Amino acid sequence: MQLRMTNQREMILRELVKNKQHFTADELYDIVKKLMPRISLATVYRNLEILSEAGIIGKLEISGRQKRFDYDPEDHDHIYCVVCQRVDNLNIDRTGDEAKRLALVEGYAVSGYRLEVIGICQNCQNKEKAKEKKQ
Amino acid sequence: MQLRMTNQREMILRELVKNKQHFTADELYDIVKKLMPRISLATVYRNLEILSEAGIIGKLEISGRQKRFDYDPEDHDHIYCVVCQRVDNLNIDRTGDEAKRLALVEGYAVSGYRLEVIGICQNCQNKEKAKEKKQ
DNA sequence: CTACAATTAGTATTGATTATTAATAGTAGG
DNA sequence: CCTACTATTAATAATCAATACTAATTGTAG
Ligand SMILES: [Mn+2]
Ligand SMILES: [Mn+2]
Ligand SMILES: [Zn+2]
Ligand SMILES: [Zn+2]
Repeated sequence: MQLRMTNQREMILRELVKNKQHFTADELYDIVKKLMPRISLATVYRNLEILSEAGIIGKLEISGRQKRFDYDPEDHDHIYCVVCQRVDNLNIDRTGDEAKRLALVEGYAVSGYRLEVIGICQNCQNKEKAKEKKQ
Repeated sequence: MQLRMTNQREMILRELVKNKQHFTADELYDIVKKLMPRISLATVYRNLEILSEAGIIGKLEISGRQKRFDYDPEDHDHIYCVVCQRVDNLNIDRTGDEAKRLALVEGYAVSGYRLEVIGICQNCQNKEKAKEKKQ
């Protein structure tokens, strides 16, 4: 019942980990397709799902966006750019969770939380500044 | 250029505020349809979008879920039930934002954040307990 | 009134994701 | 090496929330 490491699965995992980015399924599909031209997009979706289910990678379901997959399966938070959709890790300590404590007041059994910080990345800030100068 | 309050728009807003819940567009459509049988689902979607754009209601884009709309447009956080999808408000102070401070380290210009606490609501906990007893 | 702009109902389309299916490949025994 | 079985795949169809389109209707300002 353990997962078999097929060529496709291995390739998908390797490229995700190697690039250390938070890819969407189709971004990763484009990368893997170059190395394995006959691979199907559905295979990428299926294996990303399986790998995240197995705890080998992480899945980021960012509000109102395409799903992204994370080379790091450990719990951590993210910041994302509203301009270019780039996603980066945040290293915020997750031990003293005020959120969890407060939630208990509502009668919920809390299992976790997700923190998404929203902003504009350095790159996009620079581009915007360059544009302003032109005007 | 200000927004016209059409019958449909007014009805959608009234029912959202009256029920004080975090409805999806189609949940609200079902409610409004009873009072206004000829209304179109697209009209509900369109007006919810317009109303949230105007800052009259809030929009909740919860990770990997259908969008929900909030009778309260003020910034606040939410907890949601993984079993029944119910969404409730959290009243966590949003003034001392460690998240924003840390994010600056990464070079981002931070505009806000979203905190989603995940758990099981009282109701669903009770149902699960009842089930366990039966076995 | 008249002309123009905004809105609507109804429907089609989009886009991400999941499901289906027939073909292929890996595996464990004999 | 065979055989039977299971997992996986490529390709494609289906799903589903959300948005776009379009012709008809309604509100508004002169
Ligand atoms: Mn990450
Ligand atoms: Mn709320
Ligand atoms: Zn950016
Ligand atoms: Zn519940």
